[in-house]
Amino acid sequence: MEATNASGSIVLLTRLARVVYRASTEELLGIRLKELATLAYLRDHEDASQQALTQALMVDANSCVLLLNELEASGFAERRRDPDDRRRHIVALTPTGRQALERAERAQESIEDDVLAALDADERAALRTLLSRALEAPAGTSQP
Amino acid sequence: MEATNASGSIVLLTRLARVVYRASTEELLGIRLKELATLAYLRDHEDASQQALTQALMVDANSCVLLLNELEASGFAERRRDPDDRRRHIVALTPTGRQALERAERAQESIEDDVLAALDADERAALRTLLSRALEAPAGTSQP
DNA sequence: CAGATGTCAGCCGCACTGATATGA
DNA sequence: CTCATATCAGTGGGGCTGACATCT
Repeated sequence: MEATNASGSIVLLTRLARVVYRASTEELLGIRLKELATLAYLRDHEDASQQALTQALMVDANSCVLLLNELEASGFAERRRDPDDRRRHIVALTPTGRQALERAERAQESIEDDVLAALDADERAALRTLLSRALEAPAGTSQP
Repeated sequence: MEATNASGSIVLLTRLARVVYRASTEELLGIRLKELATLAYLRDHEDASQQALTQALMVDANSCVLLLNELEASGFAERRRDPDDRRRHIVALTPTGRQALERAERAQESIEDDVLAALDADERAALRTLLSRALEAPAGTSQP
């Protein structure tokens, strides 16, 4: 039952992402994983435009529109015109959305315990830090 | 350009996986990312059945069949009946497939340098180790 | 006018489900 | 007959592209 994973980080990351995706059902989270990622981003960036969302979450503009339509219909997020630039929409988390987010994040912790069962607390913290730092670099902005 | 990523590892992992997926084009790798993951697994487990593949790569049986059809058509992999259990197919990497894998992995390293630009060599090694260890645990086999 | 932002329509790869065939 | 393995057909959600509207 060994593995000798001679693969690169990219392949490993992809595989683990699939494990995570399968474990993160809407039934457990209350919302979809994409919605969770979106709401979490909105909490951390209250004044996000839709373009900022598409870049941060790595979804295309179309998917972002559909996603926000659902979130708005569920009452979890709101679109407001930016008074400084009326082309933009400022997307904001609603109180209801914050509740849904908090509920989903509790379920998420449980899923994380399961998926990362092989890692202890320190290792999970290290993993989280590495992932977070890797994401801070625009990653693709190498050649401007 | 800060972030204050208060999200959990699952969300971060998902986001980074999307970055990786977007960067890993067939144009750069020569093959698709899924094919790369499959060929890499076959190199490490020569006697893999299709069921083992579906579990390891986290794809459903149907997708696995389609994927192997393509790989076989490209001459990168072969299906052979298991003489001990003729229901099974033993999937094996061909020499041509090994070449394609090596080429893809060189491209993959370049992509990795780009995506993980914010991490130094030690941190990348640490990330790789953590991902590999997390994957070794069946992750879902908690309740047998 | 050009450029940016968001929206919509269409295509296509892909994951999931259910049914079928073969063999243990 | 049962169970396992692999395959195929049908369905649905998601990503990507191109066209369009609005605003700077």
